[in-house]
Amino acid sequence: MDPIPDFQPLYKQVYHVLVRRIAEGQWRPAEALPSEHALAAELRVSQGTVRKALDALAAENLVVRYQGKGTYVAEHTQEHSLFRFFRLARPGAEGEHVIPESTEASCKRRAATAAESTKLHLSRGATVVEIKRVRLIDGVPTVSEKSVVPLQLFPEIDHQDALPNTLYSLYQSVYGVNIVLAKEELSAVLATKADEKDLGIKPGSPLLRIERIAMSINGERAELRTSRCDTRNIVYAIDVS
Amino acid sequence: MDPIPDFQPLYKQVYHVLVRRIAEGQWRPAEALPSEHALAAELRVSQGTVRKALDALAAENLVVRYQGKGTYVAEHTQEHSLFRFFRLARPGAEGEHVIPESTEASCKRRAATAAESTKLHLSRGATVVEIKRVRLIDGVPTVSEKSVVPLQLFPEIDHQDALPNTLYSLYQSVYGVNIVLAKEELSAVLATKADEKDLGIKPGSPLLRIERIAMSINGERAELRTSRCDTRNIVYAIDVS
DNA sequence: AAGTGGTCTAGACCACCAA
DNA sequence: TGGTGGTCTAGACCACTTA
Repeated sequence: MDPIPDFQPLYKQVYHVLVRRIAEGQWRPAEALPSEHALAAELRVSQGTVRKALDALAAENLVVRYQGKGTYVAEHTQEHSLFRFFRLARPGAEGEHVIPESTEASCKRRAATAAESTKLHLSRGATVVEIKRVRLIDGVPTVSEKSVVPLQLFPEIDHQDALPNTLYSLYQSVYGVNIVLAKEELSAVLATKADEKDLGIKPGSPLLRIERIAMSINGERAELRTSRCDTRNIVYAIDVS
Repeated sequence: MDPIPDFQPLYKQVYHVLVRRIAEGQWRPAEALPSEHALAAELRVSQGTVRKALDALAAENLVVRYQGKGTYVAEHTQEHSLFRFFRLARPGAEGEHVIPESTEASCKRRAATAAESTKLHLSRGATVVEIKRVRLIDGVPTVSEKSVVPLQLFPEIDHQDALPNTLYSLYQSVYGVNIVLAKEELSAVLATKADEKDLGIKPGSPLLRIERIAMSINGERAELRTSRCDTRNIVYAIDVS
C-alpha cells in the first residue's frame, strides 16, 4: 500500500492515494477503478470511508460514478466535460451552451515572454508552443484564441498533424496531462486590427478578453489561454454560489 | 411533521423540509438549528441521514457548521459571504478580492420595463425600485451598479434611510429574502457619456458589463443588477471546475 | 463535564446494469 | 444472477466548544 500521511482523516488519506494513482496513470481515462469493496479491502478501511473519498473525487469531476456499473476516471471527450470549461451561451439561455466550430489552428514554437514565464511558472526563456485558432458560432467568427503551452510538457505538440476541437482531450490522451481546474480573469478591451482580421469586427469595438491558466491534476500550470470574444451575440454565463 | 413526498431518498426529504423551514423563517439567520440528534429524533430518521442533509445545506452555503458548537443559518453579513457574490480582484491575485467602498445610493420608484418584467418574471407594468450607486476601489470610481427590485418583495425599500454596502444583508434581515444563487452574464460594451459622469472614463473606452439575476431561497427572482466595470485596474476572477 | 459536530465502522437492503 | 453503486441504520470514538 502507498505511503500515507497519518495525521489526516482516513477518507482524506484514501482520497490522496487515489488522486496520486490517477495522476500516475495507474488507471487510464475512461477506465474503471476497482469497486468500493475491493478498494476498502486493499486499503484496510471500511467501504463507507472509500465511498466518502470517491464521492469527493466525483464532486471535483475527477471520476464519474454510475450506479450498477462502477467508477470511471473522467474523460475530457465526454459530452459533459467537453463544455466544462466553455462558458459561452446565448443571452437569457438557461444553462444551454452554444456549440462552437473551430477553424484550423496555427502552431508556432518560440521562447516564452517574461509575462508568460511568470504566469506559467517557467524559467526565463523556456520554449513554448503558441496555438492560434478562431471559433465560429452559427458560422460567424466570434472568438479568437491563443493558447501557449510549455514544450517540455507537450513534446512535439507542434508536429501533431491535426489538433482536435478540444485541446484538453489531446493533452489528456496523448500527453497524460489531465486538466482539472482553470483560473480565469475577465476584462473588457478594444478590438485591434488583428481582431478585425480574425473576427471581422471594426477596430475600437468592445471585446471580452478571457485569460485562463489551466492547471493539471498534478498542479502543473499547463496552458495559458487568451480568448477575445465578440459578445454581440453571445455572453459569458455563470452561476455563482 | 411536515408533509413530505415519499418517493425520494430520505436524506433529500429531510433536506427539503429543512430548506422550507429556513425559508419560512422558523430559524432566523445566525440562529442555531437543533442538533443532529434532536432533528433525527423529531423526523424519525437516523442521525447519519440528518447529517447528509445538513452537509448538503452547508455545501450550498445555506447553513454554516462549527464543530463543537452547532449548525447555524448562514448570514449575509459574515465576512465569507459578504464577498461571495463579488468577484472582482486585482490581476494575478490568488483568491484575494478587493474591498470596495460605496458611494451614496440613489433610489427611485417606477414601472418595470418589458425586459425587466421578463427577466424578473413580473407582470407587465409591475412597480420596481431602481437603486443606483458607484463603487470605489482604492478611492477610484470603478464600478457603476444599477439594481432593480420588485417593490412587492421589498415594500417601502425606497424609504429606507440608509442602504448598506451589501444590499443582500438588507434583503435578508429586513425583508426575509435570502439570496442564495446569482446567474451572471458578462459582456463587453463601450462607455457612454453617462459612464463618463459616473466613472470618469472616456466615452468609447471598453467596459465589462455584468448582468446578474439574484435568486432567493424560495426561487423568487429578487433582483436584476447591471454593473459596468472599468477593468483597467481590476478583473473579474473565477475558478472553473 | 456535557453537548456538539466529525470520523469510522459494520451490516442491511435497494436500484440498476450486464452477462 | 451476481456485482456495482446508493441509501439507511446504529453505535462507537474523537475533537472541539462552552460553562
